[in-house]
Amino acid sequence: MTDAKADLDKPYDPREVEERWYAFWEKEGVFDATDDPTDTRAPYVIPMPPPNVTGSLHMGHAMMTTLEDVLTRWERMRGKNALWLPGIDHAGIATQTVVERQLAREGKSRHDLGREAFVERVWQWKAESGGTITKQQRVLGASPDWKRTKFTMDPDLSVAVTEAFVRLYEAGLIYRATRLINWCPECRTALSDLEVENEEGANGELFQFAYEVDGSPGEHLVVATTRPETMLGDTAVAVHPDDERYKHLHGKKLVHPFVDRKIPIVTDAILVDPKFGTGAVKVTPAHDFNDFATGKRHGLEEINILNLDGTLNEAGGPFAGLDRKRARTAVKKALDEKGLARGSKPHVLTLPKCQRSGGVVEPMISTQWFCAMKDMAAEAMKAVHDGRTKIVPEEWTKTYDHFLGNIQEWCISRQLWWGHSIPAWHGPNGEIVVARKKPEDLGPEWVQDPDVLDTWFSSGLWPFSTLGWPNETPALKKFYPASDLETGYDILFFWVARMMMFGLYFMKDVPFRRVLLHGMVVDETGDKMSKVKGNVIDPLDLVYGTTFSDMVKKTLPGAPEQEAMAKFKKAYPSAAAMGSGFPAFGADALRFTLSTFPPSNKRIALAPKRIEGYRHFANKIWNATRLSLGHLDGFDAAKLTGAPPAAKAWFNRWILAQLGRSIAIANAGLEEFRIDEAANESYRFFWNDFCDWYLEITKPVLRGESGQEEAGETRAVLAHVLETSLRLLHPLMPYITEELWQRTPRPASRRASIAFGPYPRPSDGVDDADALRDMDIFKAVVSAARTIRSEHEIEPKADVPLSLRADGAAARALLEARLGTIATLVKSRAPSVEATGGPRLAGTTTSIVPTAYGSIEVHVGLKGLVTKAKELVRIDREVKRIDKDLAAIDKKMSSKGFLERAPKEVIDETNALKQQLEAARARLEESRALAAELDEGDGGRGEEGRP
RNA sequence: GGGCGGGUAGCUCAGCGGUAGAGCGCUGGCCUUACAAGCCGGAUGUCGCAGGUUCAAGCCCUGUCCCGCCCA
Repeated sequence: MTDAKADLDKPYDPREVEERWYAFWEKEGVFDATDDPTDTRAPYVIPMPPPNVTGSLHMGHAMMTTLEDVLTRWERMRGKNALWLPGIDHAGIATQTVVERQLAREGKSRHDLGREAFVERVWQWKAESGGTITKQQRVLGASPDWKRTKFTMDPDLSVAVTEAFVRLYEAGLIYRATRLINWCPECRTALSDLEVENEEGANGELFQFAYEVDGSPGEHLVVATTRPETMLGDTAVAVHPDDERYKHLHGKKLVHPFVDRKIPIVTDAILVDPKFGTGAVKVTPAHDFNDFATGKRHGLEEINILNLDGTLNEAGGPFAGLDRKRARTAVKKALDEKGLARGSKPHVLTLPKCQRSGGVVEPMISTQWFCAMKDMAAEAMKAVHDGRTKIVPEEWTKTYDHFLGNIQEWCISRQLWWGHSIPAWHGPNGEIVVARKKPEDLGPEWVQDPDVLDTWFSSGLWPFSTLGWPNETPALKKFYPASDLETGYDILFFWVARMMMFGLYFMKDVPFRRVLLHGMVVDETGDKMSKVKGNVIDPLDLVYGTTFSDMVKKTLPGAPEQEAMAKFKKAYPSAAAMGSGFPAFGADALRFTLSTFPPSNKRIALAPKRIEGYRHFANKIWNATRLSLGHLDGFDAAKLTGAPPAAKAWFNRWILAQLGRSIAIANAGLEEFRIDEAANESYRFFWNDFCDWYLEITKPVLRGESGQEEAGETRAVLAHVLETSLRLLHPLMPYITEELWQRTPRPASRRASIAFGPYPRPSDGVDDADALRDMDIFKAVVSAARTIRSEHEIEPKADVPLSLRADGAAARALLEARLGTIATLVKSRAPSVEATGGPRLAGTTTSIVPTAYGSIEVHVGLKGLVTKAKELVRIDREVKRIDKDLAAIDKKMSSKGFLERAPKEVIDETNALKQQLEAARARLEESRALAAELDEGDGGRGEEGRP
């Protein structure tokens, strides 16, 4: 350790430091978990939510990566066999779309290539540009066991998917059925309920038209609809059975104006709200969920009018071939021409949209594969209720229950080419065989089902398929169930619930002990980040820095820069004040920032200014370490054992006590997924306790001003506290702590990287409540004196007379012991400690510090340093403040019942406080008189000015 | 329509039964050889509104108004 300080640049540069350590960690095997059955360490497992193969890192990923890495590093340092299992999701629709778009640029479609070649092409794309996220996660310092990275389309995972499908089929839980499903005409595939997003508040119109009553020309029944084109599939009109207006029509039929069909009038009390519209409802069983149910009740015909691409099919009669939008216009026009249109009015409706393409989803009758969920859902609910899995924060349990309690059958087939094939073969006569592979006795006329499975089907198997299931591997034995599953609350249904169901079904045990849910990262004003809003921030731009000009080109490509800039700055007011761009905040600062929000916040508003603050913190750590290492130059690390060094000096006792307390708080926070509490306490400890007080107090000590013995003790304590602090911060800020720790004296037992730990335990400090209490008193006295200095605008370099007075001998002894330090921090050449009650000389101002030992009076001689007017202003302000507090106390004490019913300690506290305040007030009043003499003998600040 | 959050200092957020906190911003003073990305001070809140429970209420209960999200 030869002059380590000289190696450290004065300002901290995250770019320079952060690029240095990742390869080191990988080389040292820091991230590796072992499935060796003889390893006795307790495992800690988090399956990483696999990001989409098409994705690139966004703030949500950064959040997830940070929180999971903090937990993993912490548990690893605590000595667990930590496995953070990384992976990538094949993301069926998204990936297929990406590659199709690529083909389109070459003027081709996937059909030109054919299925096999297309899938080949997707694999090729994946090899070239898939999974960029994993590289970006490395930048953030993520420490998963990369060697175990899984891709949901890997052959072994495909085996798991097939196995799961076959077992569920054999159990009768997967079946094929013809149902009304959600169809996305743009993606040309079926969707599950969850993949449909209902967009509320869309502006549409309610269009009315008339059907002519069969057999009575000129008589009409008027219906209303927001989707006029669906009338081509109408097979009934329903009215409320009790609606007097239509009673005469019961049992009659209507004439369809465009196709050769008679439509029955049915009565239905469930579908029809007589007060809405005309009270007559057109029924289109093949294209509306409510109508479908109505059709079943009345045995109505289901007529599909749509092709898979959303154009009208031959059932659309004269409108066949038109797309939905054109058909709508055309139908309205045609109705108008026939004199059947009855006008329209604006109407706010909810539009079902495809989560992926954003296209309007059409309910359509279709034959698909379904998975029965009810029983599995009940099991999954039970597992949370009986505590086998704990959801954190607990409030989400209700949402989880509500979803599982109302769960619908899951449509699992998708009409895509990219995904897991369905292990079913269709025979020439409509027979179906489901098997792990095509049975040999099936001839070539048997063809495999062309559909693939919903991506979430494979994701649902993730906690065990990644460990080798269905094989009984050592990894599966060791790492299932996982400890924690950490993710954004937005995929509680999509993913978490499904893993719970599948885990319980296939593994007969919950997939994880805890579900940890974090909120959504939004912009500084609370809006969701989105391309249209131009408020997306790329986490790497925060890490590496960027100009706003460059950044805005990415967020709103194609838009005029000014406009994009305006949007961006509106979304991030604190960035707008930062000039022309972000500096490189570094991964550590970004991680720390994300760690300081309670994960339970539903919305996590990212303020760039806050990240800047934590970059400053990194700089603080850097410089405090520089200073410390300077003090420790030549220090013999062999003196360090890891245990807190014996300490006699009050400041050493205090910092060790405070260290222990802070460590306890940090661990408690990490324990219960309150990473913010761990982060805030570590920050507070390092900056406010260690830097602001300890390092300042020990400067003269380490210069040897109080003897070699105390200097030696202090160096040992400093070394211990520094090394421990770095370990305390490591899970949150892995890079800077590694960089500095490598230069810090440390016990011989430590391993090659700080990442191996151990994580600090409270016993790395010392349980010493007296030391903490006494420090509070010391700080209060110093602050009181400093405040007087500052308020009177005393020259910073000027020396002031200082007298500390206390009643008790204990208080005086405490002050005596610290007098040298007080002298330095307050800048008082020869302070004194005295009993209270002595005469107070002219030109003195006083502050009263209430303490556990009784009040301590802090007298600062001001004669010649300050004016009478200023002192009187100060006294007035103080008195006012005290009077306010006294009034509150009086009110409390005079309120009926307080003395009888409040606990004794509360009453005692209140009494003591009241006495102290009254004493302080009396002192201030005295000072008023003394202040009268302040202006006399101007300039002279000799002995006569001292108290 | 049902459910879940949130409304605390100018801003972003802690606190959830005993005299209102942090960071940033604001402000006064310091380039004190670790750090000006810093140091020492200071100001700032009828804790959304209205009731209630309690000796005592941002904190518990009821109602109410806004904002957000989820489900139907």
